[in-house]
Amino acid sequence: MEGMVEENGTSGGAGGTDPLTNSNSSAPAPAPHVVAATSIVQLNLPAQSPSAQAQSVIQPNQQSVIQTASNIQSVQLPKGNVILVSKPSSVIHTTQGTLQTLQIKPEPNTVVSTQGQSCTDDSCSDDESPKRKYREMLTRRPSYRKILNDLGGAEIADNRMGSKPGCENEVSLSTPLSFAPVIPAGALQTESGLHTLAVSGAAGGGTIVQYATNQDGQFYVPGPMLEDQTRKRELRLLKNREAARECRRKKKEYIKCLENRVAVLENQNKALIEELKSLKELYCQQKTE
DNA sequence: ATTACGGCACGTCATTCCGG
DNA sequence: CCGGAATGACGTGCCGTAAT
Repeated sequence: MEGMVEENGTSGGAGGTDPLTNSNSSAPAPAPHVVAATSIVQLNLPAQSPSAQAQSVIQPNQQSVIQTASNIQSVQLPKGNVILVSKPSSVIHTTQGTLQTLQIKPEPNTVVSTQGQSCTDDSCSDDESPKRKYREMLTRRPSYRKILNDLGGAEIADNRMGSKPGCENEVSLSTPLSFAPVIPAGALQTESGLHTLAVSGAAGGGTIVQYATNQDGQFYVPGPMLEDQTRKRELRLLKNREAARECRRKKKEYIKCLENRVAVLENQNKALIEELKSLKELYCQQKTE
């Protein structure tokens, strides 16, 4: 088990203003007062726990996930610790005890604040990257689905870009009808004189494109095939377009939930601090008596 | 009025995930 | 293993706002 997570349903009234809107003037700032099911994410950390890397996502209606990097041991926090994560400038802090070194990556502007320790993305991630490396890092942030389904999180640190087997013969075409002036390496010639070319990518896996060459060696696509391929491509694009829309909608919803939860937890934190203060005062009073 | 800038939504591509 | 769905990244256009 890597990164055990426990959720407490502790909604308790909520209310207050969305703290995120303070730092981001363009935030929509919807009334954040209704937060149906809020939770505190608790990590249970063994006393001798070493430093830990964690990716944390708080799911609105589902079990929240803290994912650890593959080569890092699972972490558990003492009961009572609260993990808060907000979107634009994520925060992790504890209400008691000391949260040991915790790294959040690769989200920008992430801050980890424990009592007495803090760490920004500058200090926590080694950004020695040209653009390419940066992109590779960003590219494989775990998807929402992955976050939900994969509590292990072992692949997070994997660098899988460019290691896909069998890519050498694949040719990317911006449209199925534009061909390279030479027969690509992956093209096979069939008995009928048609070349079959596996085209990678294009929103949803490979496509088989068939074409022929005339006596001059020029490429052409036989009429019915061309229509069929065009139709298939258009259908694929249409579906992907709709999928992208839906995906963005889900993402926005998800982010809103995170923001709401942050607001609630910050209020809760404030209340706890107040409570602590008054208890201290009470203690001091009794001590002087 | 014009320009610069930031935010947002969109379409597309590349890649990964997942069910059959 | 394969095909389709999901999603991250990128480029683009539009719109509102502030500065000139």
